[in-house]
Amino acid sequence: MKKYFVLNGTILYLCRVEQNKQEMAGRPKTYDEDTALDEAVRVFWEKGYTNASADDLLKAMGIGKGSFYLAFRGGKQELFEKSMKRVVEQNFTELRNAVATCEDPVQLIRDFFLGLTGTQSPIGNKGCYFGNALVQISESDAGLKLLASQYLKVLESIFEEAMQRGKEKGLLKSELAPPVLASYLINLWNGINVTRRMEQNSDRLTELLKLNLAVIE
Amino acid sequence: MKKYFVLNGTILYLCRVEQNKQEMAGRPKTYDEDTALDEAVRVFWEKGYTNASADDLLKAMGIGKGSFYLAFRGGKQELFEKSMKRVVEQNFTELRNAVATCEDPVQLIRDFFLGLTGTQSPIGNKGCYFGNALVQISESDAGLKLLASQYLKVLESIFEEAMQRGKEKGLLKSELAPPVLASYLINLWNGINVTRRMEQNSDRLTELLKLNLAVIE
DNA sequence: TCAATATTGTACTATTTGGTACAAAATAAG
DNA sequence: CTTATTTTGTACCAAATAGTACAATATTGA
Repeated sequence: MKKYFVLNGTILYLCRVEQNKQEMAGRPKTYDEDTALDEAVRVFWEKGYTNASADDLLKAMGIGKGSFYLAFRGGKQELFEKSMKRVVEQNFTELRNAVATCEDPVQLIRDFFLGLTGTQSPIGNKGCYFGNALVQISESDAGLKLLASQYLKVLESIFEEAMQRGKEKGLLKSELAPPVLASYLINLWNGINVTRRMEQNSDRLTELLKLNLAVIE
Repeated sequence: MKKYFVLNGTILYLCRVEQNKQEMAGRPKTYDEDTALDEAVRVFWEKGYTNASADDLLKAMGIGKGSFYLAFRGGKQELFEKSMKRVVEQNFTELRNAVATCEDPVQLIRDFFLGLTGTQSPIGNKGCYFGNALVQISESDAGLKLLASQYLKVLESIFEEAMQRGKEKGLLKSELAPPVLASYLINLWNGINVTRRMEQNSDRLTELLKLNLAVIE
């Protein structure tokens, strides 16, 4: 089964198409691609795209150069491309399902934001994987930046869906249209992920979030 | 004459203390330090901290290694430190004076934000010098990141001053305290500088800004 | 067992990088 | 002119970096 978004005419697959791991001849891989990808994500997220060297990545992934350049001929760029896809799969899909099925999608979004300031937040001080990419990656990697912005727009579309459902259910006072609210929310997302790096005080961050979330009361 | 902010017990000088360029013995410099610094700012802003190599910087500054490491013993880090100071001097000081003296400081801030979306904006797509630094610089350069966040707080304090004056002059409907509004505005600043990299449509950006600026109506 | 195939590890290379050392050059003061 | 001082340009260096080549290895299927 395929799951995907169509966004601006581009198809963005969110869930891996199940590959029947057909038994094939040849030496078997010693590593699991998804597990290795998760490690790469961790390194990229912690160090940033540019600061993460091929060496850092290979060590974390636990594979050698031979395996790496076989699996990712495009090197670091291709790895990052796949790592972004992985982050979307692991983080957005779940959120999107929740938005589509929960009782109160507006409250879900509120909790999504308010959960950021807690110390146990999985995102921590690392910021948004895609927002970081937009700021860290050089202009010469325009393709990667474009992908990152497309994925951010996927998040925006999830916000929009939540607002749409919230409106249908009468859970939103705001007169503003869902796309406008979604644009407000993605900007809040982008902002808070930078602001939290300058403002350590989590009470003040929470205050700031509550003030912003007043628009979706 | 000195100009400085005191922020969290740290003194941040904004204007260079006039140095009586006393004639001293020795071969004279072939370059102007501030001009070279401006070129370094340009490179850092365009390429990002990590992507800017010493070579890129030296070429842009028009000086050789000998001169560079004499003037900036700390290498790239020290150069960036001084470049941040320069950006503050050139951008914040003027804004702060305007806030302190203009008729309508609230309108000034509105224009400050709305001016961002125009194609002729000096900032363009490069984002905020300090926000970029917070996202681009690795954890191992904690000192630089701290400085960047302090400078962002200077901007926040300018917003606060504007709100304070606006309130005194009866130009603000909002009941919110100036520090709260300032925190809202610095987060908007951080957000919009990322969002504009994913949202090219300047009309939508303007809409987004206007919606956000409603809080200081 | 053997052929075909896919993966791995290592050795190697070329380039970039950040930085040092130091002699030559240009100035002021005596 | 000489000395002290400061800046400059170049040559050099060691480490990091990205990437290639290829033989060895481990598997499937005939």
